[in-house]
Amino acid sequence: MTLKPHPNYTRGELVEVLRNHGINPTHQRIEIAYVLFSRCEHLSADQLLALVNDRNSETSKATVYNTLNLFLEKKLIREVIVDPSKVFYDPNTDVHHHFYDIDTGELTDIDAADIEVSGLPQLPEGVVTEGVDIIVRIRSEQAV
Amino acid sequence: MTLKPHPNYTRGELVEVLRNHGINPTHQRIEIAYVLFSRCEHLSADQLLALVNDRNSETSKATVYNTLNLFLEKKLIREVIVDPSKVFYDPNTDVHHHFYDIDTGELTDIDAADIEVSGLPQLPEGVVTEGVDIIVRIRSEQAV
DNA sequence: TAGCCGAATTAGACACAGTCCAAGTCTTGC
DNA sequence: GCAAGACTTGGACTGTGTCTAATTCGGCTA
Repeated sequence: MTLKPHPNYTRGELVEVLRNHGINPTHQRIEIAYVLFSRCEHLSADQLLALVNDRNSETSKATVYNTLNLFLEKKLIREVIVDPSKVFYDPNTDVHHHFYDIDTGELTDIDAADIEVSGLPQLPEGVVTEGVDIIVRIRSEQAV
Repeated sequence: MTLKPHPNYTRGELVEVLRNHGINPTHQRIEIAYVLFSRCEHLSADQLLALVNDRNSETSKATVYNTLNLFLEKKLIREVIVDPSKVFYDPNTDVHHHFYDIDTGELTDIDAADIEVSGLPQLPEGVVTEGVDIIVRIRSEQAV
């Protein structure tokens, strides 16, 4: 079972998914998973921290970072590196790419289904691809 | 005239290129341009700071950051955002892409000449592309 | 050559994302 | 209930990058 972001996960569903990914489902981890998967957005660690504490119990900064890194390691989420000042976390782990609006900082998914990249050179010997990220940087026309 | 990284720029050549890009060629800016363009590498701000001060006069951190941002703005260099903790600066402003080795942090150019991306969705209304970055994340096979 | 003025540079304080650590608190198995 | 391990926590810490106020530089005029 793969987790897809959508508005209303039950606690039970989240617990099951965490378990399936080899993650011990603690209160804080469930809270964080809930916030991540209940909204179809790309969140930064500090946004997440604010949202989690807004909704419920006190969760510390350290735990948020620990948990995000655990989720990353277990491939429950992806990180998106487009902004030099902070990392965004993406609950959608399907292969896909991003529009990044330079002016607003907004990040939008691009479905990878129709995209084809041709002409990539061969990889060096003994090296393996971890992933291909395509970032289309955009800006509002008048804002030049 | 476009600047291409290669080992031995003369001071005069650098001064000319800075002027052509609307940049007042001061000592520090020439030093920084020299270090950037004399090596075919992607450098971070702190690496650059070390190299500049190694070679010659004292240049402050603030000046290095100011100058890099000025060079960026004047399109003399590009920034490459692949590592969450720091930005790399790329003296090659031709359209091209990157291999990023997750294990070593090494960044390698991919010539864009042969690459074609098809199937990108249409841009939203009133929005304009600033650039398309493709990052192929790689790692050494045994290191998994 | 002296003197002026705007531009560039500087040191150091600061902001902020993210990590580390040692102490405390839950869980779980027995 | 208890012990052991796993998880969480606050707060100190690190490193990148920015800001600011003061100084210095460089080019211009006379």
